Amino acid sequence: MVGVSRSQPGSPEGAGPAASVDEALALVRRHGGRVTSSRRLLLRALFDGQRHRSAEELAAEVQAQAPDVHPSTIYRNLDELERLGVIVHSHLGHGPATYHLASSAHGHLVCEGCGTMLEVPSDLFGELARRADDQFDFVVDPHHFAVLGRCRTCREQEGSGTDGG
Amino acid sequence: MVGVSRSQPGSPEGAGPAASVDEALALVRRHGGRVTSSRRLLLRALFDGQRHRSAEELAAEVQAQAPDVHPSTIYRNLDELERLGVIVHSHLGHGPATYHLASSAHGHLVCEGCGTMLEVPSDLFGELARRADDQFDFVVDPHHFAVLGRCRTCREQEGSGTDGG
DNA sequence: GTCGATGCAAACGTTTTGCACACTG
DNA sequence: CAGTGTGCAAAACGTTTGCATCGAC
Repeated sequence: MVGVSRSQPGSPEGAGPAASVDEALALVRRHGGRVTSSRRLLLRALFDGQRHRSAEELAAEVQAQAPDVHPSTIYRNLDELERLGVIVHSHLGHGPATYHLASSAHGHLVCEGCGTMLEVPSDLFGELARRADDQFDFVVDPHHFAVLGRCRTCREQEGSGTDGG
Repeated sequence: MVGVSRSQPGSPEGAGPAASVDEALALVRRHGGRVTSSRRLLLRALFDGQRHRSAEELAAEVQAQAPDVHPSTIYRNLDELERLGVIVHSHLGHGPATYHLASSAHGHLVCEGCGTMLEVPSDLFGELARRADDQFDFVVDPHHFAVLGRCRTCREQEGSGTDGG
């Protein structure tokens, strides 16, 4: 058991990012899924303000419109949406996974001090990706994890004297 | 609440990596801690086979010698050892955190397909680190997270026909 | 003797699962 | 009607915490 895979980068499903709620819903239908209100509501939440949100936050947004929707339904739908390539999730340090549209894929820099998260262009990982591929036959997926470190503010607050080596 | 910090890279504690169990123990004592058998056993496990191990695995190793040692003790000791700079932990995708000696710090490439983990020189992150610092005032800690992606074997098994686009 | 560490059990937060019922198509 | 999705409750998983006791120095 590895438990590390959930979605395939490269979308062998043939699905891919959807540009709207309806497009995503059509994709779901295409794959034998059904259009339910939970699903539509979740997609609306996802398309509506493309910030990262945890399953819990998304659940709250959905529940604002339909209080009966259970968190487990959110997780199940999130999972399927990811399988279809509509969304991706990333791990931002210690907290819960966050989800966002696949079309707005980007890298993440998370400060270990204050938790601030910076969205950065995948571009930033270009050199790393090249070298990982080159030296290790490993194709980096820059959207699925956060790069941890220290923002300037936190560094200044702490390291007044500790010059790294 | 951010919940992302646990250890400070750069060790403002003045502590740092220890070269042996005894050295680490001395460090613990220096900081007002006491030398207990759980602690010694845990350190032995850590120094003995420097692979990454989860708290649970380390607990199992310690318990092989002292069955009474409780997992919570492992977590507490792991935490303190990390605070002292003796060990570091990293998040390898979805699984539990893994711990290893600070002296053997390196980066991690984890395959989303098969879970294989590659230990890579921190060197690999040089360019990323430089650019993150340069463009975002962000100092990368290359040891605290895993870079997720796809190893060659998994790519070949899947992508036979799916040419990205 | 003092203060820190430990065992235990229980709680925590996030996510998954089994099941019967409701709904979509 | 067939089959998928849902709510619910409970469990799984990794980790943390309160507390009384035990142990190191």
